[in-house]
Amino acid sequence: MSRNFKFKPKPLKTLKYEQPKTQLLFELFTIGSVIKRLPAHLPFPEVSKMPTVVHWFRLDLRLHDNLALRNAINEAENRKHILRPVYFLNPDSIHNIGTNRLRFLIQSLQDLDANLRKLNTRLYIIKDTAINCLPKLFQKWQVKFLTVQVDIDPHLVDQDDAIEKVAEENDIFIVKRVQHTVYDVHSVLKKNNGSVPLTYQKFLSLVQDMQVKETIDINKQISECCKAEDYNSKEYDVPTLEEIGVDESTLSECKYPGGETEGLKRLNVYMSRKQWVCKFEKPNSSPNSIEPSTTVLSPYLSHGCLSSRLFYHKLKDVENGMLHTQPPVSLLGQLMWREFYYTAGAGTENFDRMVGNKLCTQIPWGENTEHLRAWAEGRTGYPFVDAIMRQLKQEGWIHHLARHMVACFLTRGDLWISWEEGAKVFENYLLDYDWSLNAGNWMWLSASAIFYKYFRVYSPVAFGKKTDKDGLYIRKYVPELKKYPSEYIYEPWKAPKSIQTKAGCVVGIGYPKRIVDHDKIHKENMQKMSLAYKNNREKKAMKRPRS
DNA sequence: AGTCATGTTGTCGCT
DNA sequence: GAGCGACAACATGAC
Repeated sequence: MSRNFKFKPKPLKTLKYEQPKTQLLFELFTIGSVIKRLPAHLPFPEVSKMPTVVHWFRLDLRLHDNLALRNAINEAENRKHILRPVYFLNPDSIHNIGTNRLRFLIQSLQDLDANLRKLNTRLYIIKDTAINCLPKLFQKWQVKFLTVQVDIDPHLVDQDDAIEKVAEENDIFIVKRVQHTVYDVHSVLKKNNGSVPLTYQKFLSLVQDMQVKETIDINKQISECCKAEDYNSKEYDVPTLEEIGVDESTLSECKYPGGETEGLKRLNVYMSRKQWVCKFEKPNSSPNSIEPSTTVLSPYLSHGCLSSRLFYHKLKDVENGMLHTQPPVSLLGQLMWREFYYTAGAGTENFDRMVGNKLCTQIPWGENTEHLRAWAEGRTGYPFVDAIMRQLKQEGWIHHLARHMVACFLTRGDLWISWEEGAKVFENYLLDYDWSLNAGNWMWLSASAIFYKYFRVYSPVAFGKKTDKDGLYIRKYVPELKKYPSEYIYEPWKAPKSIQTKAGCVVGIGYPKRIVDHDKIHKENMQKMSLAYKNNREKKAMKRPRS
């Protein structure tokens, strides 16, 4: 697969395109847009009466701060063309999206459709993949203009390349907008001479003096003449969960409903707590509180229900004139971590794999299907690890430090299983799954890249006790242990048989025995890490002999 | 050029 | 009981 891993600025072509003299002209030529002039091609049968402008929604499920969408609206308005905002959802190709995330997605699409209808347009859901269907729609709808957000997930990038090719053959203008991150990651890479900043501090220094664009709003009613004749067709309605093959009765209570409306509401709730925002320090927040100790804005940011730039500006407003914490620990610092990983992901080939990934230390991970399953299903015999994995599976969100705990346990700490396996499980379960953050954080936790102090191993017994001495969190998510005395809640195997019986759960019967002995195995693993690092160093030295 | 301090988020044992 | 160094590190930038 060919991928844009080194910074290669796409040329901004000059066009001979009779633009109406509007704001659009200005918008089209601002930094971050990529516009293609494409050769003419033939018309086709069954075409719509009027030409169409399409906005292709992907990870930008919102109206606010969506410049690509506004470009589409303006173009349709100025030329009196049909406007069709579309989303491609193929029920057959959603296998790596877990049911919780699918629910979040469907809710987000419902909300998006509702918000679009307030503007006198709607969302067209196409129950197919973009690759299969967009070329046909180009002709069926007489598409002349296509707007889309720039995404960096290689799956989407590959899709883009293919679509752009087809568009080329159909004389369609494409406008791509950078609006998923605060900064244009390619500008950051360029500023760093084309290479990836490998430390957070380095990243911060690069973006320090970069301007962050103001956000925009879309709130004008769209003209009646931009409505398609199939405006009321049920064919394009947002499907129900049942229709895409999800049995809703298997899902737990919905703690984090999807959608722009929820995302904005959540943002405003937290931004109104000014003292809390200004005092926020991530490492001091608790991984095992019963209610989240952080904002849980991440699923809204990952789906684009919430604009990262809006979050940025709101945070700046709150911090303005107040004494506040600083990156990396501050709330703004959290947003910058996201930017950091996006930059690394965009600038690194094979970022989501170990082999062929320049940043990633090559480590000879083992295979153990049984252990991997036990970990994923929350039955390792370590109550804290199991509680976290069960919360993840049920609710689709766990605290960042809880992710540290279980990721360390799966990889360098205990099970010695590849971080790629863990990343796949997280991709399935997390509401806030994000391609670059997921791969980046897994490499961090497995001490494969960016973070190197592999001897800092999280103890499945000690770590949780710091913030939850009595194991209330464990009692909630591993209810079979809820009657255990606090003394044994983190290590039930140490409880005398009589106490186990009295608590109604004998280890090995009602709750699994430990699948590994942490005290022993983490020391063995550290030796393996040491060796892997040593081999890595030697390989590097071989590649770059002293001149 | 080489040295040195520094960096989101560990644990244990000793003072 | 808090604070500190040891324990199996590496990239960066200041000097």
